[in-house]
Amino acid sequence: MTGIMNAMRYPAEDTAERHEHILDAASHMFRQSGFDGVSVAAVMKAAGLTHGGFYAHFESKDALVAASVERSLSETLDLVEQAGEAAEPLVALVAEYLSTQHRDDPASGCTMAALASEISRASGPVRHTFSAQVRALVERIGGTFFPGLRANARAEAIVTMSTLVGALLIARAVEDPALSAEILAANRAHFGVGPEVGE
Amino acid sequence: MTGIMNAMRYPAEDTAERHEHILDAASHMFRQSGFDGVSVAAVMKAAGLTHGGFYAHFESKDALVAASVERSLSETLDLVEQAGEAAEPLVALVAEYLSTQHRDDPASGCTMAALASEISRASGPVRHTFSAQVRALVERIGGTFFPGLRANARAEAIVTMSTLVGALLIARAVEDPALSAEILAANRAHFGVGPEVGE
DNA sequence: TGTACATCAGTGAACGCGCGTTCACTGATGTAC
DNA sequence: TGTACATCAGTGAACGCGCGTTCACTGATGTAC
Repeated sequence: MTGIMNAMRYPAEDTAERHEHILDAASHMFRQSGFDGVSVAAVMKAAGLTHGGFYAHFESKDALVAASVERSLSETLDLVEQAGEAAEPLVALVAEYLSTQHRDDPASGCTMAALASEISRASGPVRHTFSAQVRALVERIGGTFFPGLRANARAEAIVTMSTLVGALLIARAVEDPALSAEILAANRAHFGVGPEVGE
Repeated sequence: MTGIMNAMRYPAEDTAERHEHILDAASHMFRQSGFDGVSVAAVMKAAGLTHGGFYAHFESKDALVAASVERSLSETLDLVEQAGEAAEPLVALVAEYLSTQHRDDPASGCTMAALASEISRASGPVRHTFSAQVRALVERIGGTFFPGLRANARAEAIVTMSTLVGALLIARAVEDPALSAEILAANRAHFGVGPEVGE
């Protein structure tokens, strides 16, 4: 806490910027390759630094994981809010979430789909951060996409979220391109979203 | 192929049994802790052997992973067929799949929920095995649970599978017990399944 | 039936490797006077 | 304004550790005669 404040007091303020670069690189790399698949050295190299300096920015790799999860989930929250401004919010969300682009680019995609199973085995702080963000997401989806049915808005939001995450996850894990496309298409259709344009 | 046959020709036939023990231990341990979270030595120890002997049974750790995925997914297929014999097949499946017991015991549960994100980063053989089993699962769910609507049976099966997997995955990753229970309950209700007995 | 030999699953020490983390250092930044 | 000093992010070698895999061996099992 104060450690970070002190660390930033004397040198130029682009220390904070470098901190952001590390976090940004980590949040993308973790989604791409998993927490175990990315070393501290690899993150630092991607941020243009050497690995030894890492501990001036984060207490441990686990602290970086927790911070990354928080950051990438708040990106997902932004994405949801953005879709909420469309004419048909749910259609906009599903069309974007269950797109080939999202499937093929986990690094800048949804954290739940990319890392949920690893998060369930992660440390307390990581799971705590995840929980808080999921709660925020449920409230946001409920309020934005199902404002009509007050009582069931939360439940609908949870089911929708579950379906989207499961669909993307299985579509990614499957090797056969036809089967993967079928999984995306079936789930899109379930929400009344047609096939992708240009396919 | 013939390597295994030769390996079994001379010594007692409980070599095959030990092979099964290794595979069985691995399939449970991988679901519990992930592929990276379980060492070859740990699997062999659980099977009552020392780690050096591993390579008399499998070509590599990756080969063990592929064999484990195949085995644990065919267990899931069995579970689906079992639910298919109930009076209300879909209700039976959902009640069992989205139970606290299944959530709290990934080691003997569904492979998709436990390992899908790791499988999407795994080797060709592992993903190939996974694809084949998912295809079988879709056909089985479609035929067993949605026999009425011929045309949409596959699509319904895929959406149902996606929802179940996503729900279990998020319920496991979340730290807050109340939120986790809410996720299970909302998804159960979506399929017309009431709260668990004894809760 | 009995003895000499071949097979090979299982043992446990050893290998090279990449990991998270530590540490003595350097050098640019900011402070004191 | 100029000089001496303190701070601390960043460097890169080094640490201990666990991993997947290899290998010389052992000893029980089955074969040959």
